[in-house]
Amino acid sequence: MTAPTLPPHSSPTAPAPATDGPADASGVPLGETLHTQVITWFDGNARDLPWRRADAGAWGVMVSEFMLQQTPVNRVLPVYEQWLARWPRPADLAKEAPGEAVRAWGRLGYPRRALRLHGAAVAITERHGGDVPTEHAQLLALPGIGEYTAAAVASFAYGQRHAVLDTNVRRVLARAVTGVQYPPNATTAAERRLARTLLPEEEETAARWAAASMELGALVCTAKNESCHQCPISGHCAWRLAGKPAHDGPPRRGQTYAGTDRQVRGKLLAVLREAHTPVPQAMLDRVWHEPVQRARALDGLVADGLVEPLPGALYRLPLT
DNA sequence: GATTCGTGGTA
DNA sequence: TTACCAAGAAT
Repeated sequence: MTAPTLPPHSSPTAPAPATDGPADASGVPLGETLHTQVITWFDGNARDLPWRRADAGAWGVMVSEFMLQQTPVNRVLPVYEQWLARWPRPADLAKEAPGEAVRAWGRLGYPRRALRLHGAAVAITERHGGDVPTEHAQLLALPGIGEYTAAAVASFAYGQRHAVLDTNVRRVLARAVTGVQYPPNATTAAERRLARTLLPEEEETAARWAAASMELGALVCTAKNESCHQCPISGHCAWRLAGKPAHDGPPRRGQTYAGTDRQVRGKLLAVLREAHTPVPQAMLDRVWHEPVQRARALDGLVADGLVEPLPGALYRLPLT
């Protein structure tokens, strides 16, 4: 049997709608084939993650999405459980000091997310009666929620039809449809167009497709050491059919860490997370030898609202 | 659009 | 060991 091919990425025009696109050998529209195969695979291979359970609720989905921004699932799991147990509703978190959110964030990294999640909980309590809003635009207006997270919450929590373009889905589409190993560094208009084009018409199917294509990227179509032998769409993956050509163009920016302000900020905040009384500057001075960078990092934390300076050269996590 | 923002696991 | 990577957002 001949493997059906997806529309070439070099096509100057937008791909045809999913239900009206090219057909495979059996005459089934290709988009539907793709959806069916990936969703069927998902039915048998989806991980049992707590935020996917029926009782997670929109708040659980939202908390998980904040934590999963740039942080692996395995590291999120224990912290997620603690957060939901301690703050089962947005209003529970909203009445806490923001510093408590930062402390409970632990070592997930990018602690501004904790501050933004707290801010989002406050906004939800004040503006939405304590319920995570259902509209994409309302979600987008909350602190810490961007294009991806708004679509993810609306899709996963409320079953709506949105193009959910995270790094996993972008990689799956780059390979399966466009025929390249990696997507561009930043999300492009062409990627959004493609994702919208491939979105199933039916709302429930679209939401299922979003979760399934993301899971495929996370478990099978991984950045390195992809497992094409267990991929449900390997038979019509443009990248694989092209012989899996290596990524050309500029290497994707490595993120050096040692010696950066980020590392210093991390060390400073680690001290403050552990302390339950205001910390003297002298104690913070011990985390980094270079005074100029140390001061810059501390100032940055204060400017970001992650640290509250007190009279007498004392510092703590923010109470307000 | 390019940068900045943590942390830890893996090859 | 260095380099890359992990469900992005804000500026």
